[in-house]
Amino acid sequence: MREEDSNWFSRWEEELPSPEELMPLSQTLITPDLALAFDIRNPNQNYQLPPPPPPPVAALPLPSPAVVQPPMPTSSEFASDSGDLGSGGAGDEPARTLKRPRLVWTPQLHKRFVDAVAHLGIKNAVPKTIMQLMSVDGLTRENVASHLQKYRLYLKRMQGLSGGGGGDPNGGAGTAGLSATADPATDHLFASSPVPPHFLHPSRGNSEHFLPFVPVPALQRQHHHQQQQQMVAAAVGHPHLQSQYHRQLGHFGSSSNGQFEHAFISRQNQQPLHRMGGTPLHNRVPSSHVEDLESANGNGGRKVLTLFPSGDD
DNA sequence: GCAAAAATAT
DNA sequence: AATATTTTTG
Repeated sequence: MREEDSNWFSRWEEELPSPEELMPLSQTLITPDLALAFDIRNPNQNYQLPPPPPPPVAALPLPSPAVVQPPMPTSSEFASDSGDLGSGGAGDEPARTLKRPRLVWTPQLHKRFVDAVAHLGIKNAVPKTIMQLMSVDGLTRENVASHLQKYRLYLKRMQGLSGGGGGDPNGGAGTAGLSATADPATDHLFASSPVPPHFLHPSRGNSEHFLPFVPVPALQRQHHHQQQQQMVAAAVGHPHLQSQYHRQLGHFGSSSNGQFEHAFISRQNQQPLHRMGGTPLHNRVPSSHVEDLESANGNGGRKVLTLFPSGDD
């Protein structure tokens, strides 16, 4: 491997979550309604997809804060279309025919995506695998596939204007800011996440070799104690979505204490139960740093993504 | 009406 | 699974 490789590899090592850090792997993507619709149990019983497959992939212990969209189909009184429910009103029937709301790829989610791809290597970086590695519940293979498509396009473009056969185009494809790679108008999302060098120059067949080990898959909360779900209004600034999300947040966070009583599903260790010897499971939640649910709102702050402070990156 | 993002179809 | 096309959203 080249120096660049080892270099970025080192970075990865640093970025590796310490046992205490990698606890918050729980990503919550689907809304309780959806969960119900899909007949998904509580995290306690945590079980949904009986994985028969042989995917040797385990949940990637990304240090990123648990954070995902609160996609909301159409709940409660928001029934604008689907002219039924004339009787009973807010009949939030656990319709299995529920179509998923639009998934929004937040920088955090994308980061996770990139990390997953990076660790998988171009070879294994296929939608299915990526999806499994990300282990973001609610995330579908199609979601990943679609995003992967765009991501590949993005990479291609990068290669194109990075100097073709160039050696080292740009050490870091820009870090959450502006980079020399392309104008900021390129892709807001993609530009926010560091692109592993390997992607830009897969010159030699050396695109596999990372983490020989896939550490602890993460743990679930210790108890049913009232824990605040870490949710984020990622849809800030989106007139349309905002309303939906707002009502959702309002719905969930309606509790006086501001805590969500709904237990979100987590597909953390839904993987084939591989007995991991005496793997010591850290059952202590780090220090659930809660992010603000509101970032920019109401006022003229149509600034999008004032997203939670990404501890990493 | 256009552009970007995500979904969906092939 | 990859790519093309369509739909949705900003």
